[in-house]
Formats: sequence, structure tokens, C-alpha cells
Amino acid sequence: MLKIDDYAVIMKNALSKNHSVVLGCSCEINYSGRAESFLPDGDRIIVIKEDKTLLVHQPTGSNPVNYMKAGTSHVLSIDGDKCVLKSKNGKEFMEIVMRRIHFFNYLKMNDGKSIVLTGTEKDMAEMLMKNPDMIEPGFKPFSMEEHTKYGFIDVFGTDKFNIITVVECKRYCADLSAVTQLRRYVEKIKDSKGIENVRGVIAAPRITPNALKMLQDWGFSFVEAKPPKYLEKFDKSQQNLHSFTE
Amino acid sequence: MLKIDDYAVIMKNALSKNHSVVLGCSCEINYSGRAESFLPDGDRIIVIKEDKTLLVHQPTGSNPVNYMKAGTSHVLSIDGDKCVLKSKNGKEFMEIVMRRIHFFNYLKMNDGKSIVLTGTEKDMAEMLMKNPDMIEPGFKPFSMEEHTKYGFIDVFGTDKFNIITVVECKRYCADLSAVTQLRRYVEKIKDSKGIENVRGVIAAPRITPNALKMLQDWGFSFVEAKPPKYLEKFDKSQQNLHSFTE
DNA sequence: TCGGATAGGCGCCCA
DNA sequence: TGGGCGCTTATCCGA
Repeated sequence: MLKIDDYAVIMKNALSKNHSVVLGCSCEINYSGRAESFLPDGDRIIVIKEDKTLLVHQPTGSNPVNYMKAGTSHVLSIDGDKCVLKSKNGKEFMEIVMRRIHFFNYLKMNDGKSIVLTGTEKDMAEMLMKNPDMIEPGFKPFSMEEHTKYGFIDVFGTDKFNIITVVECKRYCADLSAVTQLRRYVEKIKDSKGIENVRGVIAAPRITPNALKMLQDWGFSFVEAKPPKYLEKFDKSQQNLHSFTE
Repeated sequence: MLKIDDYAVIMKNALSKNHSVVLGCSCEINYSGRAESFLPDGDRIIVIKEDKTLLVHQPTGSNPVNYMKAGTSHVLSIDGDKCVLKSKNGKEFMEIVMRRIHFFNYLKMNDGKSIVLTGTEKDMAEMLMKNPDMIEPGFKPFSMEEHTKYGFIDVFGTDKFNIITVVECKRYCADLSAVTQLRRYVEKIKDSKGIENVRGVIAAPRITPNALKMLQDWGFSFVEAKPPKYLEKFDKSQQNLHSFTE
């Protein structure tokens, strides 16, 4: 069983060599920066990454209870029978006082790979550009170049009556803010083009009742559309992959 | 040096006993659910929490590259010289194929404490309720967080001329969406009360130029205000805490 | 660097 | 359970 001083020595060494560090400990934490926080003593898992990102995790939940962003400087010291980590990044400060260290590991991670992700809102907009009938028959999208020219509008074109139409995509459920966002775009186009008659469309798998009401109040319309998934290979092998019983 | 089969045995045991699990490994990952993703082989840190949250971290960045939310079921198996973790949560699936395990730890975490956080938007709204002159002389607040009746308005009251005024707080920099949000609240109030004259105010430390323009176009106004920080004790000891040289 | 917008966002509160 | 919304949001992308 290593003593806390021994952990401190190997931890200092690992940090200086830019290894990733993972440990389980009992600690209390002060943070001051964009906000301020105090977390009383309890068991946590702490990760310090090679870019000096610091994460503190409690035994539940997806998000770290405390964290520091990449580029933070970390200094470890011993204060009596406690191990203290002081972290600083600009105007942000954190102090972790470790009462006990349950385990400690470090690792030089070899990982240059980045994730390939599909089914995002961007994929959805591209799908609608390629299949404009999904919005409505006769819809003609402008080119992508023109799309970027007008800012952050997802899809942009003309309907069968040649009316300029702004389409806002949402990959999940469209809400009130999606409608106000669309409204802002439509007004932007009206303003910059000097045209009165501009249509607004929300394309999403579904929409909340309040959002639909506001949409209709503004004379906009809703089109049901789902984001595409390209990695069909994996889809097909799902039954196989998850053939275990729950 | 433990073999991958040995790791699998202790890992299965730890998972069944609802311990938190932390490991470093080389792995590749498939995910399918709200989107789909593939992550080629590389070194990662994996955490499985007691609520069955799964986090996969690369050596840089704050966010996990892959994850599964609380309540996921995890099944570990050996496939040749690989260790495979299959995870399932509703319509979401993940498969982690581990080529090599660098380290492994588990821990029954004892942590009932929750974080105390100040300097949030809610604190800011409370500050403005208690010090209405910060908005403007003569401002009288009605109530805070009008959740039920008129939406989720932060602060709500009357100005010195008894005009109904809606205040939207932002803890950081107010942007276009803050203005459209305020606009939506003001219109809601006008509509439900049948009153034409309703003022809109954004209270934030700062505001983007475009947002300010839109705000003014709509006859709304901007008030500079910062979220309060209460844990002054820690503030004062900052020099002391961070007296190390960088 | 700033601004704008998305996220497999998450987490919290409330009807 | 779903809607609405803040977040120490983080992260990406374009000007």
C-alpha cells in the first residue's frame, strides 16, 4: 500500500512527462473563475490529460462535477497528510485537496485518430439539398456557394411559385428557439433583398406544439424529415452485435 | 502482467458489483443511436460509473469522444485475443473492441455530496430582484421566474412610468438568440395581457454588436450587469493558493 | 480573435 | 414523460 507521499512523487513525475493521469481519491474542491464552487469531501475519479485538461467525476452522471480546460498549469504539493493539486488557467483557479488516494495510474497515450460521425444536422441539410422534393414538390435549392454567402441558413431556395424559401433543419425536435431563429433568417433575407414575400420552413422529425403554433402564427410551415444515417453496415449487424439478453 | 482474459474476469466482477471502473486501453469503437460513429484504434481512457454511465476519453479535450448515458447495460466478452464491451440503452448501441488493456482499476465510490455553485444566471436574476436600481432607477420587480403564466421570464416588473418591463439575464455575452428570446417574451406578454406598451431589457456583462443593433431596432435596451460571486472567502485566498510561479 | 450555431449536447425544473 | 432552457457549456467553422 503506497502512502500519499509516494503517490505525490509518481504523480509529479507523470505530470512533468506529459502523461495522462487517472486516479481515484477522496477530495474536496474549490473552484473560482467564470463562476465559483465548493464541493465537500467525497470519492471522485480525476483525469488529467496530456493537454492538461482536468476532469473530476462523481460516481454518477455524464458531466464532470468540476473541470479545467486544456492548457491549465497543475502543481502538486503535500500539505501535512493531504495531497493538494493547485490548477490555474488565466483567471480560473482550482484547488483539489486529496485526503486519500485509492488508486493511481498514468499512461502515455498513442492516439492520432479522430471520430467519424454521421447523422448530424449538416448531413441532414445536405440530404435535403440533394433531394429537394423532400421539402416539397417543385422546391429548387440554390447552390451551396450562395448558401454560405447569406450566412448560416441551412437550406435556401425557391418554391414552385418561385418564392424565396428559407429552410431551417433540426435533427431532433424543433422547439420555440428554432422558430425564432427561422424568423430571424427570413427577416434578414427580406431586409437584404428588399423582398416582402419570403417563406419559412422548418424541417425536422417533429416539432413541439407551442413551436408549431408560433410557426403557423408567422405563416411558416413544417416539413417532417429525419437526419440520414450513412453507416448502414453497422446498422445491419446490430442484431448480431447485441444478441445478448438483457 | 495480467493477460486480457484476466482483466475481463475482474472487470466483469467489478461491473456486476456496481463498482466504478476505470481503464486505459487501445480500442476501436462503433456507435449507433441518435447518430452513428466509428473511431479507429487508439489509446483511450474508459470510465464506467456506478449508474452505468460510460465515458471514453481521448488524450485531449474536455468532452468524451464516445459515451453512453446512465442506465446503459454493459456486457463484456472475449473474442479471440480481443476484449469486447457491448453496451445498450434503448435504441442506442455501442461496441468497444479492446486490443490491449494498459491498466485497470475499480472502486466503490462513497460520495453523497453535491456541488455548491454561485455566479449563475439565477444568482444574477436574484441580485437584480433585490437591487432593482441596477436595472434602472424606479424599476419595481413583480416576481422572479414567471414559469407558469408567461413562460420562463427571468425578471419581470414595471419601470418608473409604470410600463411593464421584461428583463432577460445572460451571465456572459448576450447574442442574437438572447434578443429573439426577449422579443418572444415581450410579444407573449403583449398578447396575453392585451397591452401594446411592453418594454424589453437585456441584462448582461456585454452584448455582441449585431445583437445590440437588433435590440435597438426593436426598441429594447441593454443594461450592463455581471453575475454575483458569493464565495468571497476563497477569492481572498487566491494569491495564497496560487502563489506558485508558472 | 470574435461571432454565430450545433451538440449523439447534459441536467434541472416544472406542468 | 415532454417542454423549455441554462451551462464554468465545449466545439466547430467562417469572417
